Amino acid sequence: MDTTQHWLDLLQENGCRVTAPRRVIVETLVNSPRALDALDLFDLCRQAQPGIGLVTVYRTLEKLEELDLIQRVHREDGCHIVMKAAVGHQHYLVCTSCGRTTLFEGDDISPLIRSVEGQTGFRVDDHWLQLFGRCPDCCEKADVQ
Amino acid sequence: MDTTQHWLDLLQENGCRVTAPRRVIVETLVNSPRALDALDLFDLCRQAQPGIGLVTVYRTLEKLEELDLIQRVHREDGCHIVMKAAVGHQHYLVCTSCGRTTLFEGDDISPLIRSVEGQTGFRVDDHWLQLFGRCPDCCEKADVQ
DNA sequence: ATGACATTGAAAATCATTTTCAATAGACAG
DNA sequence: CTGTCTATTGAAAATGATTTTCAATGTCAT
Repeated sequence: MDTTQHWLDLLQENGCRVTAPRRVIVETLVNSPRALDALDLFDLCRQAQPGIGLVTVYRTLEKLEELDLIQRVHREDGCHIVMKAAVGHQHYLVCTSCGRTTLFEGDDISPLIRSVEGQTGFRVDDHWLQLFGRCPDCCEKADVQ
Repeated sequence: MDTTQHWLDLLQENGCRVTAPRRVIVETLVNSPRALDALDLFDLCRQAQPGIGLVTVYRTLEKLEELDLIQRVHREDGCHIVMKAAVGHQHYLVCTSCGRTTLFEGDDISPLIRSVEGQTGFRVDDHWLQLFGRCPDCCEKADVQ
């Protein structure tokens, strides 16, 4: 199935119009192997469609975040970058060297959650798990040097 | 042991001077039951020392973050709030209603990490885990209504 | 094709954070 | 305790990211 088209359909179902700039933005996000910030995305989109405005990028990101199609990714210096949203027990694994970001199928951490609920009296309803490291390519480069 | 004094000592050991504004900022952070952003912290500090400047708050936060005494906490809308740093296998548990933030002793997730390394070829060297929910007080309030 | 209205890009406005700067105050040597 | 060196201070200005405003344009249901 075509994820780009799926996202555009979802936008349309939620009262948005499908425009050329949005097509480019969605396609770029869907195909990116790493998390991007607004400016990264803007630069990439400009290659496909030079006239596009940074404002449109911000506005589209806002819509996609509302629909839970994209999600922020955390880094040491903040979390202004976004990526295709994780679903179910998926979580992000981020290469701290090149930024490549992949999703991995994580454990079910509900036993941990139940234990924390018991310890603290909190009622836990969401969690955030992310791993950082070096991707195979960056490991190799580091070993060669 | 007095955590505030410990933090001030660490600042001093790292070439910083211990000043009245810093004392107030450190004390406020150490004693806060919830994560704070720069402005929250500024407002709290002003109650103890009206003349304090927002710039000083930013500068002190920078130093404390360098020394790993404080750490950013993630929320849906970003991660501009900070809290006493987690150590070892500790992680944050954040009340989404009142903001109260506590540390819990988490599982050792190294089995998961090793499994992910096997699946992906990444070399994982850091992780980030956070739980969100409602603290006992906020659960109670919700139940009463 | 038409009309209603969401969307666009440019410019201006806003907001958080950082830099600049002259005055002040902490730490240390004597 | 005094003086010196230099880190730190708060105010103002500068920066950088994000949001708002606005008139023109493009999308889509009819």
